[in-house]
Amino acid sequence: MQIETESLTQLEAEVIDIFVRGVQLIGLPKSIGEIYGLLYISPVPLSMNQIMTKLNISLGSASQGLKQLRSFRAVKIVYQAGDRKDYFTAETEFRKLTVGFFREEVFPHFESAAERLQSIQTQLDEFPSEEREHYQSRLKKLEGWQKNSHGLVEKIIKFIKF
Amino acid sequence: MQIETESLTQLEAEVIDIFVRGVQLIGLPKSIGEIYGLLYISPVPLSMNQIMTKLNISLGSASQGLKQLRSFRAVKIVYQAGDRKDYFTAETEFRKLTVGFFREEVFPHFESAAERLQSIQTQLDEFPSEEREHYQSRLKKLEGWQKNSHGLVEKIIKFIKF
DNA sequence: CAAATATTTCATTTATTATTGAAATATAAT
DNA sequence: ATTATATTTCAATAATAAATGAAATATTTG
Repeated sequence: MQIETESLTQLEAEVIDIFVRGVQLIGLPKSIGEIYGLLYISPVPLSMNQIMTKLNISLGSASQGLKQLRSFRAVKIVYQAGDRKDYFTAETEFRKLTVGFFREEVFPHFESAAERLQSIQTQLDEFPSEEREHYQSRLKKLEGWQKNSHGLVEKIIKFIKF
Repeated sequence: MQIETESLTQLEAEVIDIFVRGVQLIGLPKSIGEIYGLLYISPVPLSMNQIMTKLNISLGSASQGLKQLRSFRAVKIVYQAGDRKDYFTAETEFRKLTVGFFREEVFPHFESAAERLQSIQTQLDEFPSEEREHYQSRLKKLEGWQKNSHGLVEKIIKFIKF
């Protein structure tokens, strides 16, 4: 039986708190921030079991949280020789993190919007000309927005990459 | 008694749906998207009562939603001569919207983070040198992130402004 | 200044989202 | 192949956030 630090040090707790606030700002669950924060500050890779124990979260949360974090490459698995457990470590490169997040969480939402707008435009014929002109101009503007934000996100990614 | 369109046209419903998805992406409640979407597509300013009726939402939602939307200048009040009700209209300039949003919803969160990091650093003395070095380097990196993202948001705002 | 109307606030309810934990699945050791 | 261990999945529960609506407040009109 191994002697382990089972609860968080003050330092760990405070760092984790920063990440929890951070992920909540971008709309991700607290547990994601906890797991990432713990791995971020940890000098060594941690197993899922250690993560559960230290953070006092359930198996399911740990597993799902790690899965999501891996999905945008915020954590990596490190294979530890002579141990069948997976060990996890945080990706600490800011640019890799943010790029992964944009690719997985933000971009997909842009895809459909353009088509949807197109399809709405077909309904315009039904309106008398004055109304139609108003609607047309608003929809055009909206199309512009959609293109702008898509372009902006691409620029951001380029900027982050360097 | 005035005859009013009480339910949404298909066009309105579809435009609103786009905005609902949009605001949900940035973590705002659905009702915010509904109200904004309705005002965005409406050719004329609408009263709170009209908004409630058309969207079938409560007084409280309408009032609070409009309040929040005004807080980042996404809607404006238009005074209608000879009518004591307030009438609302959407700010359709993309740049004004996004700048308002960043200023009200994003920036405030950056403020505290730096101080918090500072205060954490004071705890480092307690650790033996090897550990301390690791923690120190991670905290430094985190400080870098914080500055980077702050800078990035400022760049984004500049870009949007033109 | 009273009555009528409009708006805000906020405690309660409702809806949504995150977390749990037990069962199913996968993987590794004997 | 059997047992032991690790991980994933997912239905149920708990926690959180949003929406409601009645009461309080503010504003306008006669």
